[in-house]
Amino acid sequence: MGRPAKFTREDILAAALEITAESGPGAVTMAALAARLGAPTGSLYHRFASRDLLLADLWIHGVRRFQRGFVEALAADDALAAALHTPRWCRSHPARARLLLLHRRQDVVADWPERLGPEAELLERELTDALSDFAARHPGLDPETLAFATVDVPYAAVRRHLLAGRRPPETVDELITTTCHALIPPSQG
Amino acid sequence: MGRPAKFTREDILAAALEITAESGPGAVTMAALAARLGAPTGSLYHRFASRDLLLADLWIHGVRRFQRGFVEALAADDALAAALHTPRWCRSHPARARLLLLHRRQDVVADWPERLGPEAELLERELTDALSDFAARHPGLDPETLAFATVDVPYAAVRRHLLAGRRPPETVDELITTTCHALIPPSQG
DNA sequence: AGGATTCTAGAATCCACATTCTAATACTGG
DNA sequence: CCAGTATTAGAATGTGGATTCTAGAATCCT
Repeated sequence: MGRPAKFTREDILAAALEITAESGPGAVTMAALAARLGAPTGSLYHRFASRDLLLADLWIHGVRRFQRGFVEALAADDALAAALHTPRWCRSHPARARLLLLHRRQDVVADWPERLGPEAELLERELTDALSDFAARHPGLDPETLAFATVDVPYAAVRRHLLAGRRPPETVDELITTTCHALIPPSQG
Repeated sequence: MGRPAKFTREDILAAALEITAESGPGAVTMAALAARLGAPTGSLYHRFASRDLLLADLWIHGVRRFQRGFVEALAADDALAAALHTPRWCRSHPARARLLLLHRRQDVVADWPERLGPEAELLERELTDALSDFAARHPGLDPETLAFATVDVPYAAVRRHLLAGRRPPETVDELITTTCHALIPPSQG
């Protein structure tokens, strides 16, 4: 059934991720992408209807992978593990981490494709649900504090290292742990 | 001497800041800026040699103002005040805060003008010096921990609110305070 | 082999923006 | 009033980059 493909969706997304890691998502022009793959631009459009759709796909894949471990840790009632998931994931997936944590969605995907709206909402709800479920199980715990301790603080701890292109050192885990313990009384987390 | 100016540098920078606050720095096109001011694009170029120079100016002004209070607090040996400077400044300068905290310099100014290189370095050194001087005065305090507590954590605390276009609520001050105390033993801060 | 189908190729088109250019204006000092 | 100058005015130019279009190639099925 048809000529064999030289460039799969995965190839293209992988190349886009590489370029992003090196020079930021703004550098992912269709021409640059084609050049890196040795492909004509036409082939890119054969797989992805538009640049936005391509980058949106890349974004969603990343969020899905990143979020899974976080949500599981919270479901297992381990807030500290959830908080430490961020630095650990940054170490195991440096390129993806740079994409997700150093840029806002809107800065990567100019306008989010309608088609993927529900997908994005689903992921977002998955996250907020995990947080509010956890909070519901721990009556003394303010949801805002929980989000701060498990999401915002780890993000902050890791950010300056990602910016510098470094892998976050082990010391950030200690900083996060100390902060978590201070914010979430052990009886609750 | 010469025709009176209708559009000063300050007018232009103010308009740029407005547009940024509403739609992000990417929306600050020379055309959009001209439209908002009711000016011809020629007048913009009469004041600023290029778009990058204009945005770089906006950025530097913002950093200078923001950083002053922070550095002063550290010089006064008050790490908590330094940490709380961020949420407070976000409340008093919401538009500027959005510009500085929601975007990286490189995302605002495509390539930083040579002319302003020294200026930027000066500001950066001012910040790192303030931090290392403080750390030097408190032998038990790890510089990395200090930066985390006074820079990264406040940034993280404020970020989700800036993203939502809200003014950071007072509760973030409490979160920051708790975290600071946990990270910096009171004997040192 | 012939037709259908799925891709590769890459040139051509289009558009948004930064930047430049040429005139026209409104002041000042003499 | 005239020359000089800083500035407004806005049209014209140029470029980077997304998208589209037209061909040509490689495979499968019958």
